[in-house]
Amino acid sequence: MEQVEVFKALANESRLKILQWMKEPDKHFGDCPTGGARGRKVCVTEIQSKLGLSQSTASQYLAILQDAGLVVARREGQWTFYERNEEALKELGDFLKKDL
Amino acid sequence: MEQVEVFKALANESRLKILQWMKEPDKHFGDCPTGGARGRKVCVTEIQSKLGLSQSTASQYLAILQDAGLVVARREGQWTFYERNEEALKELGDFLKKDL
DNA sequence: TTATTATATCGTCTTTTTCCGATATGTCAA
DNA sequence: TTGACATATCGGAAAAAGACGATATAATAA
Repeated sequence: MEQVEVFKALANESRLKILQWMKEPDKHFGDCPTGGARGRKVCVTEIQSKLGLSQSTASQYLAILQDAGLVVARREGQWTFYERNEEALKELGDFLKKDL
Repeated sequence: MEQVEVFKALANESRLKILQWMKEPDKHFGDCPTGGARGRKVCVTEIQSKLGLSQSTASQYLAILQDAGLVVARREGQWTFYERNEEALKELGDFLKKDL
């Protein structure tokens, strides 16, 4: 992924918030819709609800974050859970330090 | 400066290049137009020429980087020299590591 | 099978960004 | 003071991003 695409994904208040919320899902979201332990995964509806934007926009924003490599998606039954890709975030930090 | 504004400034290929060139001006630009030692400063015309975009666009991009706090400007005779604000770049790295 | 819930995608409209040429301002040299 | 550079700003056209509702697809539950 080109670094500029990563920055484009981050150049939006809502998408920054999503990434920050995903850092500590228990702190920002209620019970996991599956009932089980949440881990760090969050589903689209949870994000949509907290964002206060439409379902389609939430879904698109998550797709943008995914295309940038910043999150990964995993289908689990009727839900798609997203979680942060810590590796990509670390790489961004490295790019910042070394190349920028 | 809000972090999202910094990311917006970085969400552009040309502006990323400018910051990267400014890291080592001697490597990317010719002699300093003042004749003296360059340090890390670069003037608008040098950037415009290397970017291959219009003078107005180069000037605007530098203003955007400046508004984001990523570079500082210093007038020197008929030239405006820009250079990186390493402190701001360090702060961005800190934000990335701590808050994102 | 049908209904319900979750998510993705499509088409559209609005807003922002990109990038330009023209022009204004600032500085120096003749 | 006029001319030549260097830079900044203005106004606009084109492209991209933001955001929505409608609809399509997927999975589950009745």
